[in-house]
Amino acid sequence: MSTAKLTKIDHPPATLRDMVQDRMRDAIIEGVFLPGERLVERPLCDQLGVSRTVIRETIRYLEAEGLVEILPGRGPIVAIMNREDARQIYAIRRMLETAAAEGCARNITPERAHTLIDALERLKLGFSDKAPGALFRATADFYSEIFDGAGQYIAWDIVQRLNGRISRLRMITLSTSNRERPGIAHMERICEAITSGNPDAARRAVEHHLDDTSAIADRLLAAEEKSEND
Amino acid sequence: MSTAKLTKIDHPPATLRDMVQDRMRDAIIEGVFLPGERLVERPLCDQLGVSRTVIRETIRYLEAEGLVEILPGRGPIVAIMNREDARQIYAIRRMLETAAAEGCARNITPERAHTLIDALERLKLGFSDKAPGALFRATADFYSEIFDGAGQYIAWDIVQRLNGRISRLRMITLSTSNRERPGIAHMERICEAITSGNPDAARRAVEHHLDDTSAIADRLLAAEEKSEND
DNA sequence: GCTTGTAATATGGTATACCATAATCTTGCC
DNA sequence: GGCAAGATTATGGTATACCATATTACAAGC
Repeated sequence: MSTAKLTKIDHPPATLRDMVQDRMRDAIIEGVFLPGERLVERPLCDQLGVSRTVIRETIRYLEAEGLVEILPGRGPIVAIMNREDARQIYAIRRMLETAAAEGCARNITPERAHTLIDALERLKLGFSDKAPGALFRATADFYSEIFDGAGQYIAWDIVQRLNGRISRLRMITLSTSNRERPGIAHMERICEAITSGNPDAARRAVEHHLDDTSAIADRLLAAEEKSEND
Repeated sequence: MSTAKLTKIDHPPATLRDMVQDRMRDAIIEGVFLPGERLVERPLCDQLGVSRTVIRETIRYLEAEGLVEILPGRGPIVAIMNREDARQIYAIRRMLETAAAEGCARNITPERAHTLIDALERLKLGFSDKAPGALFRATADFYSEIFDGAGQYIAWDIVQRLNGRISRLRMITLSTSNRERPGIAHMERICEAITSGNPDAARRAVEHHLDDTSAIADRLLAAEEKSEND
C-alpha cells in the first residue's frame, strides 16, 4: 500500500443540483426574489442554464426547507412570512441558541475560545463593511462556532433553516444603523461569557440579545403591516 | 352536465407527488425501508407506478426532511441515525415540547381541554390496540393538540420532522411492553396539568416524560451498538 | 491459482420533448 | 360595457435518451 495517501480526491462534491440549490437559496435569502414572487420554472431554467429537472428538484428541496411555498394550481412562490411566524421563529431560536451557548461555555477549550474570538473579530469587520452579505456570513460563522463548540449540530441545522426564513428581516435589522452598536456589544458579551466558561452568563447574554433582536423585528413587521393597510 | 355531482371530488389537494411523498415517508417511518437501505429509483418507479421525475422530487423533499441521505456517487439511502443524533433530537424535543405544554396550559380553554382529554382517550385505546400505527397516530394527535393549543405551529412542524427521524426508535420504545404503563401515566399527568391550567406542572410533566423516553431510547441504541461490535 | 485489466451492467445525473389540465389573458360578440 | 369563448401560459406529469461513474463479472496473463 505505498499509494495509501493518494486515495481519491473527493472529486465532484459539487453536483449541479447542489449548486443550483445554493444559488437559489442565496437569491431568496438575499432578496433577489421577493416574498410572494412566483418562481416560474422555465424562466429559471434559462436564467440558470440548467434543465427543468434540476429546477424542480431544487424547488422541492427549498419547499421542504420552508423557503418556498407551493400554491395549488399556481405553482411555487417565495414563502411569505407574517408577524406571528417571525415571533415563533425567534422564540425557537432563543431556546436553541441559549442552549448552545450554555453547552459551548460548559465545554470551552482554549482552541475553541480562540476561534470564537477570531469569529468575533471578523464579525466586527463585517459591521464596518458595506456589503450586507459579508456581515451575514460572519454572523453565521460566529454562531456556527458556538453550536459547534456545544456539539449540537442538529440544532444548528434547524437554526440555519429558520434563519433562512427570516433572512429578509435579518437583513433589515442588521442594516438598521442604530442597531449596529448594540449588536456588537451583545456579541461581545456572548463571546466573553462563553470564553470565560460561564454557562449562566452565556445564556443570559444570548437571551438579552435575542429579546432585543426579536423586538426590533417585531416593530419592523408591525410598521409594515400598518403601511400595508393604508 | 347531468353528471355534474359525480366529478372527482376537488382532487386538487392530491397531487401525485404529495401522495408518493406520503407513501414513502410512511414506508420509511414504519420501517418498510430500513435505515441504510438503498432507494433505487427505477424499481421505486415500478413499485409505485410513477415516473422517475416524481420519485426524484420526492427523494429531494425527504432528503431535506432528513429522512433520506444521499451518498455521492451511490445514490439515496434511508438516513441512518446514531446515538448522538438521537440524544440531540430528544434534547430539542424536550425544549420545544415543554414550551408548548407551558403555552397550552397558559391559554387553556374549556374546548381545548375537552379535545385534549379526547385525544388522551384515543391514546389509551391505541395502547391496547395491536397495530403500532394506531398508537403512533394517536400520540401525534395528542401532541398536535398541545402545540395547537399553544399556537406554536412552527415548533410543531419541527417536532414532527424530528419525530420522523427517530420513528424507528419510537416504534420500539412504544412497543416495549414495560413501557406502556408509565407511558400512559406520563400522558395523563401531562394532560391533567395542562387542562388544569398549570404551566409549571405541565412543563415538569413533559420533562419527566421525555427524560424517561430518551433514557430508554439511549439504552436501546447502546445495546444495538454493543451487539454490532460483537 | 491469484492478480490484474477490461467489458458489461446498473445507477445516478442531466436534458428534452410531449401531453393534459388549470389558470389567466384576450378578444370578439351581444 | 359586460360576458363568454377561445388563446395563452404555466404547471404537473410522463417518457426517453444520453452520459458518467461505480460495481460486478469475467477473462487473460503471471
